[in-house]
Amino acid sequence: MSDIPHRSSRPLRADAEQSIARILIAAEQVFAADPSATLEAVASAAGVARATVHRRFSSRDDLRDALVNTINTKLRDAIASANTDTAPPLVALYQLTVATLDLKVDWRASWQLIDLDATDQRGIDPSNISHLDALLQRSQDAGLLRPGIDIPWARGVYMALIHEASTIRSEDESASHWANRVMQTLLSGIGDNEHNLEALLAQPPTSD
Amino acid sequence: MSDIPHRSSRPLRADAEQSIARILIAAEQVFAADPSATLEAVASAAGVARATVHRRFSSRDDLRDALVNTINTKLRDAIASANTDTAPPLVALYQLTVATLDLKVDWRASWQLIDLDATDQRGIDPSNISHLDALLQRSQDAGLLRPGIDIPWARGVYMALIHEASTIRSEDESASHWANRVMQTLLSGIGDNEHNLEALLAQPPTSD
DNA sequence: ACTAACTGCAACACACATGTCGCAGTTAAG
DNA sequence: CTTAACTGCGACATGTGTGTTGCAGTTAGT
Repeated sequence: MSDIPHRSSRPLRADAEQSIARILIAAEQVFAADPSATLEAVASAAGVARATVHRRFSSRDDLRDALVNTINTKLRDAIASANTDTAPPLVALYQLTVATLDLKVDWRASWQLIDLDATDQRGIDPSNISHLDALLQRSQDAGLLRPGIDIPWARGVYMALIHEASTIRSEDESASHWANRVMQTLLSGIGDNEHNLEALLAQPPTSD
Repeated sequence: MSDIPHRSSRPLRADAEQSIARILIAAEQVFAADPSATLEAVASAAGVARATVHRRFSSRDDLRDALVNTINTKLRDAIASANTDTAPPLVALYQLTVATLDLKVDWRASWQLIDLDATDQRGIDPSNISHLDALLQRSQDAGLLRPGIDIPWARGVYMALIHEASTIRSEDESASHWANRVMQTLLSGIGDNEHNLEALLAQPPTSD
């Protein structure tokens, strides 16, 4: 996939495997600061020579793909450990939110790579999307989501909220706190449930 | 600001002004297809020589700034014509949503330029942000927004929803339809108001 | 019509990231 | 210990975007 010598031929030597890991982590950090950073910068951050980067990842795009792949793998794990298709919808959704929130802060830059081609349908693994959709559908069937809402919109809103939360969230704040906020907003919005139309349509103090 | 001859010295000739407009529009369209597109591509799309682009915008970054500036100007107009500080909060918010939704589809690429440095605080004009915040605050005072919600979060959610809607929305669909959807989701979320905890925590059909 | 301004064209210098290679030294694996 | 594999280093070729300049031709403004 991402690295040049085909895995099928022979397992990589231990230090080579470590180099790959170091490069990926370094790339994440460097690209977080500057998405158009040089591979030279990535190499030095990883503590390897630039040539080594090219040995492990044939091109810049190849490295990019590897980063996206990392996200999808971690996301898959998060989905799996949230038991999205066995646990009660509400708890599964909550678990997934917490995990994704953490994933977002640790791999900001790589995630941005995904968001950019979000319109292209490329980026996020379709399998991950369908798992999420299945969970949302199950949530709707269980009465958690309003019947009229269509799943793609629900998914979009959910991911948008997570994105927003991870953007605002400072690193020392707990993920669960923000997960609560996301869930609350997702399900109930930020409006007051007992709308008082008289007040809402009243003129503001300045004009009255 | 954006163009090389200082405006203060003498007004630009009519065709020069037109060139600037053509270039900005072309840049928007070209960058929408490929954010890292060449200035050559922008020039040909605008029907001018590449040198002319450099005459009007000293550097690539300068062009970028001009695009961001365009957005902020149009956003300012949208805020003004929505009467964000005189109209009832609900209608002002709705008006603003419709306008922004259209702005988002016509200037996708330029808006993305803003989103990228969203973390840097640069990008969106602080003045526009404070006007929006004021509207949200007024909405909260009027009882439209739940009392506990803090404004930055409200703003973030609002903009995230608009972004999501503009991403999904196909060009032929009406802005008002999506504005309704955004407002609905913003205020009430996508959850069922009458949560049935028994059902939500029930095991899924597969395990029962 | 006259003039200043703007444009197209074409060439140039420049910087810089990218990708490739070979060699010598080091490291992990059996 | 022996060997195959991996690394660092340095050099090279290459492509490509960028920004600049000069000149001749065209256009808008008065």
